[in-house]
Amino acid sequence: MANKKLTLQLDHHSGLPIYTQIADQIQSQLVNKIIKPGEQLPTVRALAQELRVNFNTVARAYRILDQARIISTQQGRGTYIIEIPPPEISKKLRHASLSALTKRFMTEAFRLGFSKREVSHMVRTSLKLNKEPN
Amino acid sequence: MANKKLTLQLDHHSGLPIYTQIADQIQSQLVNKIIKPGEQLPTVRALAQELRVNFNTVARAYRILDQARIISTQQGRGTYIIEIPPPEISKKLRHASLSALTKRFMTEAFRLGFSKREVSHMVRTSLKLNKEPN
DNA sequence: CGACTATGATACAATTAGTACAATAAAAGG
DNA sequence: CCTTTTATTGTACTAATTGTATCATAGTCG
Repeated sequence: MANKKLTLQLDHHSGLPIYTQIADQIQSQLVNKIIKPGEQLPTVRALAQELRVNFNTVARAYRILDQARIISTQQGRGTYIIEIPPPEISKKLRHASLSALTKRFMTEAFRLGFSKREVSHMVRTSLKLNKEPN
Repeated sequence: MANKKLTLQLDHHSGLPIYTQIADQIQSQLVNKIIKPGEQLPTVRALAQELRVNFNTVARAYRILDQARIISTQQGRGTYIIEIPPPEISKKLRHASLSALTKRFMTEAFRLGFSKREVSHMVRTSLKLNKEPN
């Protein structure tokens, strides 16, 4: 039942803690509508086994999302995406999602040896060339 | 696994600080492909014990390599050789690689419905908060 | 001496893992 | 049906392993 597989990609030497990566990616998949409100997430143990990490690490990620009111963890029952994300949560979630995406981008850029200047310059250039609305 | 022993040769009377010798030799072993990107280095304590030095000395060597973007040290997790192929890629390739990375980032951001303004603002904020050198 | 540097000792913080427990649901027995 | 038992699920607490920060010590060189 409804255990969409939630394919997460962990990078064990990316500098970001595993629990952060899990939380970020679940959040991102929600914003991306890959998972939807009301859906049940895998149990801490199931996801942990799939990702080959300790289930407490998954639990920690879930706790973060729970505190952010994105999911609801219920002892003995499971973990579910919050049904109706309140508007202020949505706003927060939106912001957090962009923040996480940006952080990943920068971590990767720095990992490739680029400097802040270079990143900043490239972003400006790229934004200028882009045809998106402001 | 993969705790290749990292046989380093220290000379306590060479005039060169221990931490310099450690850092230099690790770097040299990387250049000589004795150790490879992605690999985990011994923990500061393990290497310290092997070399009969204080683990702070190893930590200092690691910090130097970390700042030089050769390794990535992660509190609570360990120390890893940076993944990148850090050879002197040509300027053009370098530029292209950052460009591609940036484009992917923006495509994703726009797909999630963020505006140029939002992206720009988040990038600035994120750059400001980041501890990277310029 | 006095300042500087390398190294060591100690306490701390972050991440992950281990173990026992509590809440809920499902199954079994009557 | 109702109660009891069992399985499943998240929680709490603790321990182990890692790097970090701070200060002390010892040597070196002016």
